[in-house]
Amino acid sequence: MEQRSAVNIANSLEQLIFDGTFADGDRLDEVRLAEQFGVSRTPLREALQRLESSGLVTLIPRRGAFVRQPGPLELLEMFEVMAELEAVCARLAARRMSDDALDMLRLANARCQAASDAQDADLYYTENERFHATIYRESGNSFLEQESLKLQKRLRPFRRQQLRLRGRMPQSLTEHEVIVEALTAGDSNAAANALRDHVNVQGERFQSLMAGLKTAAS
Amino acid sequence: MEQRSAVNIANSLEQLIFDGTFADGDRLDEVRLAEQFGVSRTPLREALQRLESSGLVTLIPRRGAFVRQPGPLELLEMFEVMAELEAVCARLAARRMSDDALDMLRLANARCQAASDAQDADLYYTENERFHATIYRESGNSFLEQESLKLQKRLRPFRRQQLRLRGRMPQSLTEHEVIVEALTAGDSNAAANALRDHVNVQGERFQSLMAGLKTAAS
DNA sequence: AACTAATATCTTGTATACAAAGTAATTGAC
DNA sequence: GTCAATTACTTTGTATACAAGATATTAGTT
Repeated sequence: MEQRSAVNIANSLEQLIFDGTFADGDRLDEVRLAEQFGVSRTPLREALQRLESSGLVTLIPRRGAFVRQPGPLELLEMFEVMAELEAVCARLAARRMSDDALDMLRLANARCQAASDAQDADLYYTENERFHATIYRESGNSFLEQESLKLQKRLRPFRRQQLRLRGRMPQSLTEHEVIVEALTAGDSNAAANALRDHVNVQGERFQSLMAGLKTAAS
Repeated sequence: MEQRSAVNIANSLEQLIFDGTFADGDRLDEVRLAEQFGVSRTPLREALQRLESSGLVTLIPRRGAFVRQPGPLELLEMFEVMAELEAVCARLAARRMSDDALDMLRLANARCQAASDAQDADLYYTENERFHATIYRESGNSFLEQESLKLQKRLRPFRRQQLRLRGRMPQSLTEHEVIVEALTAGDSNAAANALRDHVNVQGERFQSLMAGLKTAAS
């Protein structure tokens, strides 16, 4: 375990925000949370500061900490950036990737296939993340890798639900194969486009979901 | 002024790290800095936490805070990501940019021209940043805009010195014009490539600078 | 003289205490 | 009865106090 409880608390709070225990706009009471975690206000405040800089919480001076879930517009923007970031990873990876790494990627995709065959959405989700993370890594740029992982993590709660839409897993798999082919051929433009489209599908699905909600609400 | 001194202190420390007052690896003593800023350790620690999450400082548990300047490799990686991020901005802006915004961009470039004519590297630097920031904004994706601005800010101290290399300002200007043309034509691929190359020049210059240092040291 | 072990000192991490700003409630006037 | 103002009560921001881990120093042994 960590030695500084602030990091632990920050991670725990992050999880609680992700899984919806704390909804958007909720105020995070320092004293309540402090006794809930069994610590004093000092480490808890440090945790809140951390969450603020990762964008999960807004700190209003003299007012408190408030959960800040991105709205539909911001989410669309984040999905767009994710798609472009991954396209960049693919573009770089197409030129830099080794044969061994390509084998690893094929293995990751085989695991996705197995999860899809088993109709296991959770497993597919995990293996799919590994597939993508492999491409981040093979961009050969660890700064880019870290940034991609950060955004992937941030979008995780919103991606998760979409995989359960029927027909998405097989479709995702065929898209993966196109990506692997482009990377194998070393065709950076094709790889970038394939990966961008692949990720953009999620953004579009999300968009139509939002549009549906809007229509329903009006 | 801000109400929470932690943010002020964080900004001040950031500046001190940027301008080289604190070098890479320096330990930031909490009590010393606290009395230097005239506050207690509590807000200062919060400032250090902020700096850690923006990557300027490493916090080693029970050991302290250490200035963390990116090494040559990491800087190259960051330059590469900056180039790709800006390329994405250009690609999106090419499709989304309004005529008014194009005029603003031309104006920004005219100011760069004026600074170049006056041989004013500092002014050129400022106007150049505005030119680039305009493209970020015109990507129409404010999340992307913010991320680009963040990285731009982080690379600022390393870019600054390079503009003083002779011949760089005129070259930069002609590159700007290619970018403006591509954006005017709405050619997203051309705009992306032009901006990527434009930023990559700095990365390459930096690389040769590093290589020179390495050779000199051996 | 060099290495190890024990102790002393320093520094970080956490809790508590206090002060100022903000919010809610109660009282008073119209 | 409603609105405003003053007062009481939270809650945040900061300082100080304390505890535990890390570093430095000194003493002892080989």
